[in-house]
Amino acid sequence: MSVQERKQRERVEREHLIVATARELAEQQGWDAVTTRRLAERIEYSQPVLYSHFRGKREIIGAVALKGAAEMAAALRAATSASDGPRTRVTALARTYLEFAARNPAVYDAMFELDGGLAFANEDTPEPLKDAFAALLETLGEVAGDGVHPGLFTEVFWAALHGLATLTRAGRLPPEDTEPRVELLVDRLAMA
Amino acid sequence: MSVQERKQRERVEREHLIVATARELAEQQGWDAVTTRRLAERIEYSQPVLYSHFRGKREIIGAVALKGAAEMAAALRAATSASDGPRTRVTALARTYLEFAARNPAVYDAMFELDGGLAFANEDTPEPLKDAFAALLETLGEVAGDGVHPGLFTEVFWAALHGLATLTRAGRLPPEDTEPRVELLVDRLAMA
DNA sequence: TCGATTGTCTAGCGATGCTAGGATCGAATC
DNA sequence: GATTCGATCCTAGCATCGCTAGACAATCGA
Repeated sequence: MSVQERKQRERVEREHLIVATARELAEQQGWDAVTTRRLAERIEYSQPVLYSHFRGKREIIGAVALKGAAEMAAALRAATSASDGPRTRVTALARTYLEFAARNPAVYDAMFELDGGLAFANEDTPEPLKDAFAALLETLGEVAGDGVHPGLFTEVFWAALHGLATLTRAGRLPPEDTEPRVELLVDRLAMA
Repeated sequence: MSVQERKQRERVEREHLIVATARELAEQQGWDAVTTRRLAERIEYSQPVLYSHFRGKREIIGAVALKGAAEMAAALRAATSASDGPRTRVTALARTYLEFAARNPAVYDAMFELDGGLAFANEDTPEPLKDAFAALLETLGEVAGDGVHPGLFTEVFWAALHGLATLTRAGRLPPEDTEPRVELLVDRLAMA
């Protein structure tokens, strides 16, 4: 059995290598540069090996997205748990979210801009994605205000953050004014 | 001169045909289906003709985006000018924006999701884009609130709308609750 | 009427995602 | 220890993509 276990382990390691390499390449040169050939070359295997792990490029993007979602959830929780008071937590959450998007643009793209073949907003949604939303909900639910459904409030706040993140990164919004935008958003939306 | 004028006119017409056909094809089957071959076939010319009008596919996307921006600006102004009172105008603006995005997904993608090679947030920004932002500013500037820069407020409100539009269309947000989301957004952000 | 210019098309290049089919290597059996 | 057999991996290739060179034809000016 031990031989098979070793093989199994190596397969898992190689899969992680593929995902990590795809992410690295995407962050360095953009997702357009992540071709199956280049990716195969970097992991020092041939192209078809990729297809023994993933159905195709989409699934690789999806795997990067899931990893990113887990990291983002952790980052958000770390930031909020280090803050006192609902209002402070929300500000920390917003800043952390935008910083994550700015520092990991390729991962953020995999999560929200590209098609990673993932399900959303239904029961088939993978756990890391639901958990990332849960991380938002934990902090934002506190400041939804009376009579406002916490989930709905979280959706709206999240959408605003997402809009700021994408428009800024795409050059649609000048990046200098990020901080006052966050302050305005928190001031107006959060009831605390 | 008249012959040259006719030719010039025909060229302009063909250029419009290219842009309209690209848009139509994109709305019908998505931008992935808009290949230079298919597009050429639909306009009943060969591929290279496209390149005598545009540098490449990017510029075609950009042309669709500019047309879309002009239409959106017109739709927003039509909606707001039919409303009385700042608050009502903002609600109408938000609904119209989201409806435009939902009804013209390919055009919205061309404007904000895809790379159309357009400049943003600087002096090289094409007129239709600046005008679309101006249309937002006209209505939103009224409800920025005391001491808040109207441009900054517009950016934040716009980002929120953009986030709602993209997340909803990508299946990240269930579409049923769009209306309460808009109400919440306007309630909290607009000072009127 | 003839040469030049303009316009269009055919054909092809390199690169993409993905796959079929053969080679190779290791594990299990006699 | 030799041999079979199955899993694993790679070479080679397909269809399609955006884009372009060069041939060809139509039109214009002289």
